[in-house]
Amino acid sequence: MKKHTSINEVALVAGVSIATVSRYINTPDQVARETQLKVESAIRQTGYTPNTLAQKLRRGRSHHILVAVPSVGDPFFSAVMRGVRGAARRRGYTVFIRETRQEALTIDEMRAVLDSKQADGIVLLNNMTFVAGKQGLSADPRRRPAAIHIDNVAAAVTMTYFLVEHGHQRIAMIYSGRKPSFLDRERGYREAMRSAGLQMVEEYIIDAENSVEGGRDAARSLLCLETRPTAVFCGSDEIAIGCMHEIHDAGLRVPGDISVAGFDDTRYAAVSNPPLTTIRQPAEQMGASLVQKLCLALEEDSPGSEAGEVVPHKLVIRASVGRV
Amino acid sequence: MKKHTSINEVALVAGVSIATVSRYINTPDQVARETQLKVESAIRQTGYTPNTLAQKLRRGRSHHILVAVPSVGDPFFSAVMRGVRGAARRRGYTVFIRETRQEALTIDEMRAVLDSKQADGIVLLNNMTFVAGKQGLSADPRRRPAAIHIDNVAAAVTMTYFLVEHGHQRIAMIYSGRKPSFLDRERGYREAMRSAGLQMVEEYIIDAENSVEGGRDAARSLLCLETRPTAVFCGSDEIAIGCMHEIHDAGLRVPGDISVAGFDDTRYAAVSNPPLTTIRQPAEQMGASLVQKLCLALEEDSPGSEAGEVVPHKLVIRASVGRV
DNA sequence: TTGAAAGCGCTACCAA
DNA sequence: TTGGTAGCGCTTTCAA
Repeated sequence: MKKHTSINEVALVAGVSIATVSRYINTPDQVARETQLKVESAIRQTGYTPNTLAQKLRRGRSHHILVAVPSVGDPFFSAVMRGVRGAARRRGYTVFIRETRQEALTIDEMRAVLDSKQADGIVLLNNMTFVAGKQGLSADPRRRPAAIHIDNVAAAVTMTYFLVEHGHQRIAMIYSGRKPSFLDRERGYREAMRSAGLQMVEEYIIDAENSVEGGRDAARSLLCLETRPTAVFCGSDEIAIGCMHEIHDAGLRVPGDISVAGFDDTRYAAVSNPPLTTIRQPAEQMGASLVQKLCLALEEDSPGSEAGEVVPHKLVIRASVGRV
Repeated sequence: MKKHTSINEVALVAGVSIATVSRYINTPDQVARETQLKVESAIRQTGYTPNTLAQKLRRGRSHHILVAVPSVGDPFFSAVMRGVRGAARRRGYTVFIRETRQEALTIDEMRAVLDSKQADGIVLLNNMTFVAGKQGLSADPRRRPAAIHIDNVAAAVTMTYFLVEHGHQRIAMIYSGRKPSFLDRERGYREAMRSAGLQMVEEYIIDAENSVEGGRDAARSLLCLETRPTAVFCGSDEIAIGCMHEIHDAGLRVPGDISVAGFDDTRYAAVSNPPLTTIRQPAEQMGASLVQKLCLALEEDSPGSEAGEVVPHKLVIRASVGRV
């Protein structure tokens, strides 16, 4: 086992000072050609890799990003995370994840993470926003608007109209009341229903957990109703998958007996049975953009811009919605 | 914005030396009752949180674990990761992830990660093994046996028999040749077929990518065959889901026309249509156990035990397999 | 039980 | 262009 190989050893071998080695690593242009060669060969000889811990301590930045995600298994977040990870990597940041389940990170937790230098910034996936350093904490991050998002109400309007155009009148909606984006989707649904002159049945509007299980539970209660809806607009593909499963279990067919629409267009939407009609969000791109904004704020030492960026969504028509 | 609050400030406020503050944090018993109180209140007053970077540097350990995972979106790995994360957290380790896609981490990459103190240890999810510190690198980690695994060949034998008992004779197998566990599953399949006296058709045995897409592609080629198999044993649920989708697309029914079996019992197995008959692996527990072994090795500064632990699997019967 | 002080390995300032 | 050196914030001897 080789002994510890620090910058001292490299300096010794190269016959220069440690300052020069450090300079070679960080600002090679400030080192003479000749010296560069010496240091380079010394590094190769010793197999030197800078101790990132020492670098981080000295620089006062961990180059870590904490990303808080409600559920890591969720395919939508999974896609967002791919974008997050890619963008972070590209910028030299390391991502570590905290699965937050139901409740979001508290301000104190965030402050502790930032203070202890565990991370330079935090990405909150539950509402697609971020906190850049300690200044970012001043405003209540729970109330922060999404830093990047689609127009959720417009998307929900589109989907509801799509259902209406297929002759549906009794349209149910399953959403998750804890998340702002879902609230917007519900709002869009209500708006569309109203402007289509359709009756809104409150029993048709269900607040469920955003998961396959949540979808099943909600669908179960929908199926128990005296007059059942002919279509169910689900706030996420996960909910839709659970919903479809419950419908199948009840011996009914999708879309023959009941149409189901999803939201997100996750990787399972295309291979569910039947394939899901849904709204596509550019998840990966959104994750990447989130990190980009965070890093920008980090670099200019500002809390980041206030305005949220709106990205386009798209109605993806597959087979889970049919005519009444 | 408050200024930096370091251990110095706390010491000043408490009227003790920084050594005492440090002792209070790490070994409170070695500090006098009275002093404890003073330090405690000083910490509260200043809102002090130790700089983890400095701690890590001083202690020479990052308390980070790198986990290399072929695909973060994969629901099986997703479940394993939940276990990994939980166990790591419990032991005070932070996990960061590297998505490795097709090719595994090279030894050089690992060495760099370890040398630069980015992580104290590495968990390789592609073959469920780990590397504890630099000593762990001595042996070729690519060839390392799984540190924890089910008996893949026995499980595959079980599933194949299950298919045979349902009257299937033309049984196809889709697996992924890159992964040792899949190789074992294929071996189990062959063994079972042989001992059941069934004919092995090489066109029925397909090496595919371990993904929904891979399953679709493989199924497509299976469906083109002159005499089609009556059952398909898929090496993973992901493959099975892709496979079923392709079968549906071809206008055939599962299990009416073709039976499909999966492997892993991921969260989607129960809600696929039809629900998947599969083999359950205790994924989360396996992830936790992997980390436990790694941490143990890390703490006793050894490369870890050589023997792999075998955990039980279970045949989960749902609706995707029927009688011929 | 406590404090002084020596680093952990690195960066960046100041002089040369 | 280079080297000396003062820390970054902490832990951990060694003495007192």
